[in-house]
Amino acid sequence: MQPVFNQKTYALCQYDLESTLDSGQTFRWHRRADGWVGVIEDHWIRATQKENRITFQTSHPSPDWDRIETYFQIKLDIRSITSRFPSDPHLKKAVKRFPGLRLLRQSPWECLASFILSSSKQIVHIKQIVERLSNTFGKPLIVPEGFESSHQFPDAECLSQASESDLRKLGMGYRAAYLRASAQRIARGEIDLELSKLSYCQAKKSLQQFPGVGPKIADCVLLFAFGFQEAFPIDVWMRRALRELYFSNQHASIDDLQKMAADHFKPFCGYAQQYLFHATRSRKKKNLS
DNA sequence: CTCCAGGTCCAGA
DNA sequence: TCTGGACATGGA
Repeated sequence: MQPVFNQKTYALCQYDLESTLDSGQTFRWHRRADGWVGVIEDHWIRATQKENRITFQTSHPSPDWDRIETYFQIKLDIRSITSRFPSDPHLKKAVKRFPGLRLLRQSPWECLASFILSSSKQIVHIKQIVERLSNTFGKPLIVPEGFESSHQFPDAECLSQASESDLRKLGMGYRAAYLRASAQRIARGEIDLELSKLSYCQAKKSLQQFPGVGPKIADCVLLFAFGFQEAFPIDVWMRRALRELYFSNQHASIDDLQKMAADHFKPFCGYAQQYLFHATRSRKKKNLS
């Protein structure tokens, strides 16, 4: 039986699908044919962009278009944010280069679990591990003919029952214990992910209760799943970039960087971080090739 | 072979 | 409070 196939097209100003899906905030999208294929909760999705028109296709029998619009932040006018960035040559350059870069609004558990797996790993590896994890433990999704099979990201209940050695077989190394323990904390109801009504500080404290979650991963989840604009994740790339661009390569602790960013980039630190991160990483990629 | 990757945790000063 | 090393794995 041929799966039902639904689609919607949006005309959007300044939306760069490629940069958005390939800027290290999500690990579930893959370049396929002339577009991108990925999963949002229980929806298999293909997204294609032609100039300012983006089309989403899904094999889900009754698609939740609201969820899809929220995930992609369709209704956000990005200029309302970039126009309020500080006057800053580095940030301006990044915005000019990637004017349609967006932040997504991902599912909290998938985002948390993925970033627990991200520590000290390259993005390409994280993608591989997340894919293996989904294929091994997630529910299979309906996929149109001609596309490879696809699975939902496994929920916390499911992963809490996986053994550490089964998780390690997927190549996640020492992160297996963190993932399993974090899944158990949720499955037992010890920590929950209803953070949207908390303040940034409260939400961050709550997230850092999960094993394997420190300030950086907490900020990633706060930004990529909840949209807290106070969040400014500082990884090795951002640390180098901030020291070089704003501290003339002088010694500065993570805390110094964090304080500078909070003050300098407010009120949209989160978005500023994403532009700087993507621009820095793209520059490096270009130099390598 | 060596180095490094969207870090966190723990021990020792 | 601050810093160094351990922790796994795979690609460059």
